This record gives sequence, structure tokens and C-alpha cells, in this order.
Amino acid sequence: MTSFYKKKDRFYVAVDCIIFGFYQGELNLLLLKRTFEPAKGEWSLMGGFLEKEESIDQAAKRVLYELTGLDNVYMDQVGIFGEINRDPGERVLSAAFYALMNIDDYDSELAKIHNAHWVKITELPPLIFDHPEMVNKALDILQRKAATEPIGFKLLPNLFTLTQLQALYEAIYGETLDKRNFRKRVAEMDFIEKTDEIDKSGSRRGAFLYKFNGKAYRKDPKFKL
Amino acid sequence: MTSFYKKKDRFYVAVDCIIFGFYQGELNLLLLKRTFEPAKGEWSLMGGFLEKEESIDQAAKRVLYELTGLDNVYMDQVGIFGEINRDPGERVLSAAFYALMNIDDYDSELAKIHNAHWVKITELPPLIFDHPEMVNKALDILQRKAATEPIGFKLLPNLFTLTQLQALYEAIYGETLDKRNFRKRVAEMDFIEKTDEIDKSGSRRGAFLYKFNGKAYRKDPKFKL
DNA sequence: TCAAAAGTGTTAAGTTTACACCCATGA
DNA sequence: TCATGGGTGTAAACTTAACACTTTTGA
Repeated sequence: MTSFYKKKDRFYVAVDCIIFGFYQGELNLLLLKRTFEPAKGEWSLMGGFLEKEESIDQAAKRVLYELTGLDNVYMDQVGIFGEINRDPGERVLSAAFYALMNIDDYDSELAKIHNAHWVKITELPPLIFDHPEMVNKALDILQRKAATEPIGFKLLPNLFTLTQLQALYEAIYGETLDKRNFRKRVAEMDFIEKTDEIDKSGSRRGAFLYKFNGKAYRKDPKFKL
Repeated sequence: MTSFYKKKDRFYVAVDCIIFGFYQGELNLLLLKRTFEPAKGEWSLMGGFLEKEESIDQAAKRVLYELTGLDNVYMDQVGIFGEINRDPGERVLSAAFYALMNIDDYDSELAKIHNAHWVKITELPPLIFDHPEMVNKALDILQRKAATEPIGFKLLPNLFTLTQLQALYEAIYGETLDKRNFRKRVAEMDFIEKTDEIDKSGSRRGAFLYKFNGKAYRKDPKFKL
């Protein structure tokens, strides 16, 4: 270390993850009912401390991996939360990240170990510290970003019906959408491709399954839903 | 300190400020030609270290105040930058903030002390570390946010002509706008109020000065430019 | 046979874009 | 008197929003 930095203060830095899933027509968050201090017994986001040998992004991925067993999950920054007393135990800064995952992929064994549960965002319990702020900011970012970038697909299986896709966007925006207008817009985006497979789980008649083609999207990246 | 935090690593945390001003029809940044280590002689954003007794937002305001002598400047978060070697001297995390100021308000004496200079964003010199990324991200946020929230006014004097306002938005978006369409949209926003004062500095004929009425905006907060 | 979800087009309303000339003034 | 920036309206193109019925199937 050069002498330049010697007198400066150093801080604990955490990452907290706002983990979104889509389930039963609603956005859900994967939350911990804490079995550990501080705030044992209360609800919180999944978090962890930044370590010396990792970047902040890596820390976020690691924390998510610890809880879900997944890597390659879409994550993006929400912001840094740095009020002095945000953690009443000790001063800790927190970098918040949101993650979008397909709820089918999650490992319920790992979740059990951490006492993690999917909770509808319309029915969130009280959360500790400034975690409610983090969630609100993440939701706001998700709503804006989902409208103009094809990130919603991260919340669905690879193959999905248009009814599912519409229900997802209705959940994200918190409003109902017109079926014909929605499908018209989907039809204009060639990278949302109809397959010849049919899903019979949602109706007797069955619905065609679609998939998102990222390569095709990148060729003509115009998205609006 | 409770024992819980004892084993965790602690980190130096800085704030860096992307300070926007509007001058001669262009967006400018207030940059330092560093007279101090590290990276003496190179260009950088204004920054400073987070201190124990201040929140991150407060640190950003303090750093801006040190350079400009101004408080009450609009600032918002850009993000946290946490790559391990982003500062080659020692590991330092940085929370980046952008600030929007009226360039007339700045204190050129203070600027001199810090060896700070307004530089057109179309003519930026190479910047140290990951400062270019910070600037790019700040610009992106500014462009998105300026379109739907009335923050552009922070870059102008309290009284401004419509020609100035249009030039500002052209600078933000990096494209020219149609004068009649622009003024039509302004006319629809009642909180952009025509005064009876006239500015003669920009033309022989003179142009009416307008002002932004924040209270009126909050009553009917619909903004689009 | 009927309940439940899938699928399909048209029209009106609203928004956005393109475009050109006269005005007022000081030098 | 003329060069310079200030100020003004309309029509076409495009986008968005509203709206209802038929199809398929398994129980």
C-alpha cells in the first residue's frame, strides 16, 4: 500500500440481491426468513459481504449462487445504499442487485437450507433495514427496462406461450394488457419465434410455444412491450 | 462492534462526481487536471474518500461542495464501481454520482485551486481509471431521465429563452430538434412559464424569458421533451 | 355439450413528424 | 437596409387504443 491511502477510513461492504421470479401469474421475490443474526426471525433479502479478492459484480453472483445454485443468472445493479445507520449493528454499505430467474430452475434444497421462500410482491412481509427501498428501486428499474429491452424472458422457461408472456408483462407493469394488441406487437418482433410445439398444460385446446432468439434480436434490436 | 462483523474485510470507498454544465451550446464536464497523486498530470473526475461520519450521498455533496462552493446542486447516483484493480494503487470502490449545475454559479477561484476545467463532452481528454465508463453511464442516465423528468432546467439559469432550452436538449440528446415541434410541446406544459422579461443578449430582437415552476409541475407532473 | 383458454382484424383517436415564412431589432 | 435570431400553424404519416367473436378440446 502506498502511503497515500493510509489515513482513509475503510468500510464493510455487502451485496443484497432482489431475486425476481414469475409464478402463478405474479412476480415473486425470493426472501429469507432469517435464522441468523442480526435481525434473526425477520424477513430480508439474500445478502453477503464483499470479499477482498472479488469484484462487486462477482460478489453479487456468488451470493446468488450460494442461495440458488445457479450461475448465468441475469443480474444488474440497483444502487449503493450508504446511510450511516442503515444496519443498526455496524456501519455496512450495501450494493443492491436485482436478479431475474426462471423459478423452475431454483434448487428447493438449497432454499430450504437458507430458509428462503418465494413471496408475491403484492404480499411482501415487512423487510429489515432499507431492504424495502431496495425492492422499490429494483421494481422501478425492472419496469422501465422490461419495456424496452428483452429481459422479461429471463423470468420464463425457454419455451413459453403467449398467454404466459402476456401474464408476465401484466405482472411487471401491474396492469392488464389487451390480448390482440399484445400479440400484434409480439408478431412484429421476429426474434420471438413460434415453435411447432404445443403446451397443453394451460388449456384443453393447447397453445403454441414460443422462444426468444437472442441472436436474431441482436441483429435488429428493437424491442417494445 | 458485535462479534458478527469481526472477520469481514473492509474497503476504501470513494465518490466520484460527473459534473455537467451547459455552455456555448454544448454539454461540458468539470474535470480536474490532477496536481496530486495518484495519476498526477492526468485528467480525472472530482472525487474524494467516504468518511466515517457521513452517508454516501453526503460524501458526494461534500466533494461537489469542495470543488464548486455550491450546495443544493441536483445529484443522483450513477452506480458503484468495484472492479478489483480499477484503481491501480490500492483497492478502492467508487460510488459515482452525476451533478447538474448552472455553469454561471460556479466559483472560478475554487476551480483554479483544484485545477478544474470545463471540457466539452464532445472533446473529452483521456480520463484515468474507469472514469470513462462512469461518464458514459452518467450520460446514458441523463439522456433517459431528461426526456421524462424536468431535470434539464438545473443546467440553465432560472430564466432562460426557448432557444436556450432547445439548444440544451439538443446537446443532451446529441441531435437537432424541430423548433416548432419543440415549442408546441413546451407550450403544453403549463409549468414552463413565460415571464414578461426579455433577453436581448442572444439577438437584436430579444426573446422572452421563461421559468420552470416546480410547484406547478408537482401538481400535474407530466413532462416530455 | 359445455366450460375454458387460444386465436384472430378493423377502425377511430391520438401522437408525431415534416415543413417555410414573417417579425423585430441594432448595427 | 439587411443580417440575425424570434416566433408561428397545418396536414400527412404513423402509432396506439378500443373492441367481440370463433375455435379447439377434454371432461
